[in-house]
Amino acid sequence: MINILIADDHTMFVDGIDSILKTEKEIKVVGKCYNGPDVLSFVKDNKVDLILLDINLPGMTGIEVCKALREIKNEVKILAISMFNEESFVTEILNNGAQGYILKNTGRDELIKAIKTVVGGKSYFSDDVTQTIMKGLMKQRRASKQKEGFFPKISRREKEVLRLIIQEHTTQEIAKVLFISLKTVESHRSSLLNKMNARNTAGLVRITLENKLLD
Amino acid sequence: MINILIADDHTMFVDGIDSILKTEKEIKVVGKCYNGPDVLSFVKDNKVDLILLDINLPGMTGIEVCKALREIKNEVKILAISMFNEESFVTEILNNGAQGYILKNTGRDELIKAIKTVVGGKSYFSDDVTQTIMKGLMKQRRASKQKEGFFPKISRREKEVLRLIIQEHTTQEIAKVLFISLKTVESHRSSLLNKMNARNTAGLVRITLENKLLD
DNA sequence: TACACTTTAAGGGTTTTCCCTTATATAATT
DNA sequence: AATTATATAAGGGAAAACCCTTAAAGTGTA
Repeated sequence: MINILIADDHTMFVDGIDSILKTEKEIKVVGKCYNGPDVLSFVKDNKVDLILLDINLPGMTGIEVCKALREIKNEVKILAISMFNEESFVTEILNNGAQGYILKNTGRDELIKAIKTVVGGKSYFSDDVTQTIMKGLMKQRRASKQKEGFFPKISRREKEVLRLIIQEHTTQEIAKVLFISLKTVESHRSSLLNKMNARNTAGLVRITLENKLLD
Repeated sequence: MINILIADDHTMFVDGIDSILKTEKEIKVVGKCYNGPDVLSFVKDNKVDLILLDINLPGMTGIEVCKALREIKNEVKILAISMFNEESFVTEILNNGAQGYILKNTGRDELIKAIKTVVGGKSYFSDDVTQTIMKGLMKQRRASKQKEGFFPKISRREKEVLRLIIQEHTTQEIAKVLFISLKTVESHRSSLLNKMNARNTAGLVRITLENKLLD
């Protein structure tokens, strides 16, 4: 038997889901909440396997509820429900421990499939949501690719020096590690500053990390 | 009519797909390749809408083929096929411009659906693959969360100073911008070094960026 | 109110970084 | 063979960063 808590501020929607789930004998709706804080207190006092959580709750958003739940009761599964197939919402709530994300236009059969999948320990996402996430993933990849493009050729030795700088070593230490003169290291540093258009060590480190020049 | 090129080194598999696709009248298999270089030269000389690309080609892997294709003919869609539901493979090939990824145990109907979806400009992934990617995504998130967790409270003012340091400003400049004494800025810098366990500016910048302390 | 933290500031000193120029030997590329 | 890039190195000086100590005023919280 799967114990479910429905959390949404639209009563009709809550009741709609409730009646849908009534037809499934393995599923039992043990509670209904219409705002964030109620969810938290309900979960503290009752056995709940899964929460159908609207991400647009008033006062305390679903995302905040999710975050809080992770701290007080990590084992309860969360299936996020939303009107919006918005990448930022999806990533945000996945980020905070939700196992699934479905849209409000999801049909009866899919809703039940989603619940069972999540309770079974897997993740579930509506097809549309998957599409959205993937698009976001690839966009991200493309973006990071573009940034990579416009950067300078740093020689082998310079990379070694740069790596050591980022590891917080001073010029003196670098010279010792690489068995070269302090002045040589300074010369490499200077070339690095030039090539990377940095004003100082801070810039060197920032530009290197932001553009992943050492991977 | 969708023109398809099949690229896989296992002849029987290629022929199997070929016979499956023969039954679909909107799809036409225009070529079969058994290694990477052949794919590239075939695409140069023929009109191909989609390539069913095995990622484990001999010599030149599917991933390399994918990368090369992006440069010579960006418009051709790629649907990756593999025996393995391995996260690294999936992310790698998505990274290099594939629009979909299905497993070799995919059935006839799903294969055709995948082809049509990708040709239609969307992405397609087998359910198992989706599962894998999501797991990877969340693992990644958890990992970066852990790192975030163990870090220090930096005061408002210190954050301002830190931000300016990362923007390559010197102590003097920071003092002027914030209308405070140079000595005060030095004092903040010193506190930052202490709190963040950094030896110098390089460490300050690295730790800040790696742990996203300024977002 | 008292305690803790933050923000401000200073003096004085050491170490490190940065800038400029110059220079040689060794690849790599054209 | 000639040019370009790389790795090495040095001198000398200016600027910046770092260290240690001390301290007062302001903020927030128990």
